[in-house]
Amino acid sequence: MNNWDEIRTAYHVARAGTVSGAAQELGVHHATVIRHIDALEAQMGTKLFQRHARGYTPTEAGADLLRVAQATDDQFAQLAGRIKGQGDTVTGELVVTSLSSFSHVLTPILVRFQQKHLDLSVRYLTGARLFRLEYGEAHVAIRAGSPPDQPDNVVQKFSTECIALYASKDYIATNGMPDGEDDLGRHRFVSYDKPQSRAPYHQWLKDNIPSERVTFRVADDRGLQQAILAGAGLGFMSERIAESHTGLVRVLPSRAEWASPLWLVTHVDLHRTAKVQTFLKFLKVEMGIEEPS
Amino acid sequence: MNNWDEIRTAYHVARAGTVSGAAQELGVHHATVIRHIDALEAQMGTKLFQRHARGYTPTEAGADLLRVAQATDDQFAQLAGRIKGQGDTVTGELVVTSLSSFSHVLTPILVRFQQKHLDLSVRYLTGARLFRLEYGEAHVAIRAGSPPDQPDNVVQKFSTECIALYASKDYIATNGMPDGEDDLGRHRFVSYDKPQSRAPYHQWLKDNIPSERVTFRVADDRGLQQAILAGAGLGFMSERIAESHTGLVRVLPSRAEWASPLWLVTHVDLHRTAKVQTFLKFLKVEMGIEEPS
DNA sequence: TATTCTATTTGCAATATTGCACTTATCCCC
DNA sequence: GGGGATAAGTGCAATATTGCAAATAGAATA
Repeated sequence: MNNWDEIRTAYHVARAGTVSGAAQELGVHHATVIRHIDALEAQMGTKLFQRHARGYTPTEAGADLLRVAQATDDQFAQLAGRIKGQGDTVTGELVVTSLSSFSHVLTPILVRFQQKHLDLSVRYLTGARLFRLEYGEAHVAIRAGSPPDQPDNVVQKFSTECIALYASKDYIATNGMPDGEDDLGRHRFVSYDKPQSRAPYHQWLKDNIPSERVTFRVADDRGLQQAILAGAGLGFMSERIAESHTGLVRVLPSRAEWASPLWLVTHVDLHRTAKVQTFLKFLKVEMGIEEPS
Repeated sequence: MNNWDEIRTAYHVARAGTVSGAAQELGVHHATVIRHIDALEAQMGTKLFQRHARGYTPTEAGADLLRVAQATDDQFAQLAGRIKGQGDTVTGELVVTSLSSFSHVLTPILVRFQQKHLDLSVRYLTGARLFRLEYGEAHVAIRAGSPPDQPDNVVQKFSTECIALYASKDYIATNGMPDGEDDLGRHRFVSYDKPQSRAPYHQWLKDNIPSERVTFRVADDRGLQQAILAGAGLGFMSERIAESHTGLVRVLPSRAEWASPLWLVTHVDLHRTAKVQTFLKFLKVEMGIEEPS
């Protein structure tokens, strides 16, 4: 049974009782209605209506169709209501993805957002692989580094993470506080294992610190933090993250050349929805970028 | 939400995941599919799919549509199955109408037919007004008199009721048996009140019996029977009906000129269905017109 | 019984839909 | 990193659908 529009036409005929009435309801010509019915009956091999001068009377098959199509019409009307309203409300699921290193900042914000919009359920994806907005895997992504230039992505500058050089209090107690940048050469460093890291501070490290001084290498951001906290050496860390840990000492203050810009990325198809817009606004206010409206 | 075909298209896209796949399923060009989706999304004001090079991924709205349309597809498939099968089975309702005077013959036949087809329920309409096949009021009608010439009716000769002149035994005991047709003038007669009756025997009565001899007039067929049985006078009755009553005496045997032809009438839209055909066959066999196949 | 009215039906022109060919973009595999 | 493959968009022509108007037919009303 293909051609649902013909079923819809037949439904209106069964309801109105006349071809003309159905045509008026549907906003099409009478002739169109007749042709739809004829086509449908030919396809079914059964008469759906008995024709007479006063209109069309449904046969049993027609009455059956009427019931089914009635239900379908209701379903579609409800669907349309849901879908049309959906773009204007903050309900359903909000999927956000970011680097896992950013979770300690984002998680409390997401929790507050969820508490403000109780009909919403939040999914926060932080994983090894990049969750792709193009595949509908997330509504909003927070990306670091160079601005993403995916064609269907709406990219906004979010904030710039201030990166500084830290060490644990234990490490400083043992090895002493470096006396300026020139004194760094005698210290141990913690860095990423993967050489292709594009983080600007990582680049700076490669350029300014001999590789033999990097005595502890980690796979990811989380490992880096733990290594620094455990006193493995000096390492770069976001000031925002470092503030939330007590056992850390800032060895060198943040520099612009180390800073990693953060980008707020949404898919163009979802960017205009109230859910995404509301969340973006909330996020910016929480981060102190925008004023609450 | 008009245009159900576009919903169907969107449904196939959501299922297939790609426009091309959906186009193949639907047997149309992928350009058509894209246009349907675009039109639907424009109408909804919301994106139903996120477009990317590997295909279309449903948004929440699209997923919602998928669920509803899936159910709709199932419903329509079932409907099609029912309707297509409906023409080939003897199920549902069989509506038969006839003159009430014929009910004593038809009722037992209908009962046997129902017992033979247990999925069938029978409605037997006998009323003052004519039930019209054109309005779908009945599947089969048994009509008397001149052949009906409604354009959409399929008319078959059914049988000819043999009409004879009867009186009750009581009446004969009181008034004596008429000695041939010439002796009828001294007897009382029972007939219809309405002068426009077209029954041939009624016409014969008007032509051959003085109206003052018609001393009992009735409104309908049933009244006629009861009046004859009660001894009101001589009256015409179907031999088939008279045989089922004991207290009757045949005064004159049936004549061709009195006979009233019976017609089996069906609406052209229903005539070919198995239900109607099966019943017609059964009816003819029961009446001894046709041999059982 | 005649008449008017409403509703279906059908041929033909206008229109919207569809299909085709080509372009563009992304992914997979080498 | 490069080439082949797959899938989505887009202008233009073919086609099917639709609308229009006139014809037809049955029903209600007087």
